[in-house]
Amino acid sequence: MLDIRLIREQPETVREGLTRVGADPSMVDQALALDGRRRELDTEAASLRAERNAGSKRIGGIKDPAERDAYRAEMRALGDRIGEIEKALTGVEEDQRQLLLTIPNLPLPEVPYGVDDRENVVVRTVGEPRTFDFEPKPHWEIGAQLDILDIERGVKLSGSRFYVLKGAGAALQRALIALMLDLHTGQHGYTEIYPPAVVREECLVGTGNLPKFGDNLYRDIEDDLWLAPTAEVPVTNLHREEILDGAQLPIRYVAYSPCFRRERMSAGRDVRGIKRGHQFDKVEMVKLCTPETSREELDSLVNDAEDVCRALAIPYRVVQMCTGDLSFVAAIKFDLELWAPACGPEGGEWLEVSSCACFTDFQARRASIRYRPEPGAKPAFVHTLNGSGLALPRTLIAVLENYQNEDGSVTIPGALRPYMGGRERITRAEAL
RNA sequence: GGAGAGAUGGCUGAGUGGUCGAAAGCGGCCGCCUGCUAAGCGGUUGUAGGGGUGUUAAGCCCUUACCCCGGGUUCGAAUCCCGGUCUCUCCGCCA
Repeated sequence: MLDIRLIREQPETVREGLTRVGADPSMVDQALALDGRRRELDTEAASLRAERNAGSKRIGGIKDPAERDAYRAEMRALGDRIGEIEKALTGVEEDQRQLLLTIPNLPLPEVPYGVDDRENVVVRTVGEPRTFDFEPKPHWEIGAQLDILDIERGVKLSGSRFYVLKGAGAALQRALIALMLDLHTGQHGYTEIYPPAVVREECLVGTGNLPKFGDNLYRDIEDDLWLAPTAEVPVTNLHREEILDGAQLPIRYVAYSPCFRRERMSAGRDVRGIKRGHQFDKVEMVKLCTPETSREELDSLVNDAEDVCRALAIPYRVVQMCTGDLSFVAAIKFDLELWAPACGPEGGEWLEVSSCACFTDFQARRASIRYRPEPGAKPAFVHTLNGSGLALPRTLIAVLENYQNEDGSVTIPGALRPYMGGRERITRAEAL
């Protein structure tokens, strides 16, 4: 949510920002109209209430019964009038809130301009894609032959976009999760969190998934709860409606969690393999920090995520989103993409395994997450950031496809071996 | 699922139609004192909106709202009434 004062005082800046991300700048004018009306009603209601408060205090002092009754009637009429104005005010306030909840965040000035994902900028590419002296197979073939990935039975259980990991496949995913958590907690200073996978509506409003993107979420109508599409939601909301001590910032959390997405908007996309499922696991990093440090915290966040790619020794690249490809909430965003040699339409493909973004105070304002810069100082909104570290299915794809051997076996990356009982390979025999 | 209790400021915890944004204590902050020092004294200390002054600053002034949420009664509600939500305790069930 943008600060209404920013819209009021620098409308042109906001219009420019909205235009840069491809949003409708006239939302600024709608917001200003509502804001003007809101303040008008607020001022009027406040002054009438002041009048009534003063009047009510005097009532006890009036001796003459007739005079007192008349005065009472007067106050009652005043009260009715206040009631009407308050009703109008409540309506305008709600309209304004709803509008503000649908206005996207503004991009940082450094974000390159672009209309859509074709104008994203590759910042750096690390590692050389392996050259194969045989035809590399896509992961769904590798997984089926090793009997570690069962897509058909996943569909039987739960429908399309579900799958089952079996034997060494399940163990490999578990090893990846453990590696990531150990790396981020042990070397990068994150505190591990195990959050609920099911959250209240306010949490999703806080992170910006609602009200605009509810169609990508699973919902339990009976208890009015939602399945979290990412650990970002519960973890960012840990400090919702709190005022943190400035001295405890930055806060860095890392959480492993299942994620649930309807993917209705992606019908027909990425249908083969396990690249895009309704349920997947992810290790997610979340940071809360002061506005002064958020930019450098983003760089270190990206680096922390890259560390996983480096540990796995798989080629990857860092891509900066242009203004047109920022999410609704992000002010600046970098994606990490792992190389997968065989699962794309024409062979090799870069797989998005992490989105690292700074949301400035956009989420913090929605979720009311504040901090006190100094003892006794006024509370201010924190900046929030998050990034995957990493998303499991696609990382699994990259491991299987990059480390496959001609005989159909898969070599286990060195960093994962301690988590798999020292094993070096997954073969058909071992999987069974 | 059954029964009961409760929801007040950063925390603990009073309050009961107006003089209550709310006692007291703790914690925080500022200052003072001090050869009894893991102490003492004094002051101060919630959040948000609007208006005014000010350089669209800091600061200051005025005002309104907020004692879980939403309605109602009343000239006036933290306080009374109704509805809801949440939390806790006990019983049952259960990984």
